[in-house]
Amino acid sequence: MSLRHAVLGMLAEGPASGYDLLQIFKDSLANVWPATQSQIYTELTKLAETGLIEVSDEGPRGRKEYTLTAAGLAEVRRWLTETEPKPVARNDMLLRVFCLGVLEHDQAHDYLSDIEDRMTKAGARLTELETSIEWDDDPFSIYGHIALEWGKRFYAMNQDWAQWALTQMPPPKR
Amino acid sequence: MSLRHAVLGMLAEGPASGYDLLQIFKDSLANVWPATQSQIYTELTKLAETGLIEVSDEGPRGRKEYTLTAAGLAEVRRWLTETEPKPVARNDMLLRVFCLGVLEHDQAHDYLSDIEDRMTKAGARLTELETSIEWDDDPFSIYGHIALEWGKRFYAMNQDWAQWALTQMPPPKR
DNA sequence: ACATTCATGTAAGTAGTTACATGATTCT
DNA sequence: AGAATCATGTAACTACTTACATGAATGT
Repeated sequence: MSLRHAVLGMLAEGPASGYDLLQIFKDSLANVWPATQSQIYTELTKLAETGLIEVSDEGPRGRKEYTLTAAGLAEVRRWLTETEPKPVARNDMLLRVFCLGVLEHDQAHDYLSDIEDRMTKAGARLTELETSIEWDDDPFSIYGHIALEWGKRFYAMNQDWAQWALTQMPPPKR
Repeated sequence: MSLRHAVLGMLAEGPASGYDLLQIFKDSLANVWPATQSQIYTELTKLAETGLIEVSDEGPRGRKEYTLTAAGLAEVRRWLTETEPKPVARNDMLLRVFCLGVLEHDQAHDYLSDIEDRMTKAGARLTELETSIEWDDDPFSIYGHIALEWGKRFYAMNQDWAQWALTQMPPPKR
């Protein structure tokens, strides 16, 4: 149940409305912890009920700005220091690799070559994103940058691997 | 809904029972597509109802061996060639990196240093696994090996990144 | 005889997705 | 006046997890 902690963690940066959080989840967290609008608003209501956050301001159009309470901050810290990160799992792309044996040689080749292409592009997109952001020297900026670097390395690794994988494919039948 | 395809994909390698599949998911697919016993049996029943697989043999202790039907094989191929792999998402470890600003410098340092350690160990475990398996030259073995190589590279990348991240941390307060 | 492994199934709960529904404010 | 953006909420569904429940066959 890490959406709860994702929301709390973002509110630790400062007060925000559901709509504000939605933008954060769309921009910074899209590749880290995807969340839908419906999920975010539901979670905010629940968090407010349990007292981990509270409505600190109300604006136009029914806007509600939430602030982390002391209990909420303590919970973020507890989560970070006393619980272990769940290992990444569910890799659709890799699952498919396991099944490539059912395809014709050429189709399997296309699949891997497509992956390589996709990863190259995804890496380039991140590099672009990196240059478009003015990086500050506050912690959120620094850790955000560290996370982005992970993405760049991840895509580079995938790209190299896909290229290598093509050289490892079984020879065409017949 | 890729569990469906994971099951179909594994049955494409040959007939298997729910119990057999459970072992495969525990051994080979644990880091690619985790699935519980309850999920697998439920999915097998549904797949049999829709005619993508069928019971091809019954053994002792109520064992039911399932075989992919022609429709099932076609579905695996369609999935592999006509649908796109979903990009990897939900990275608990990275989500936490975004939140490290709420911790004391030393605690954040410990977190990253823990990650480095964990990744080193995970990589070593995979290398061990690799040597413990007798690799064949059939497609499943080859593609399985390609997938395992991904894991090795993934952990190596994470390890390097965590090491680098430690050098990028904001200086300790005061 | 007892433990382990093989073998399946269901129920209840949590998390996540998609779709629906509404309306105020701001900008051009 | 109309479009875009801001802003929230709910309902129905799908996917996944945890726990419960049972029992046959095999190995020691």
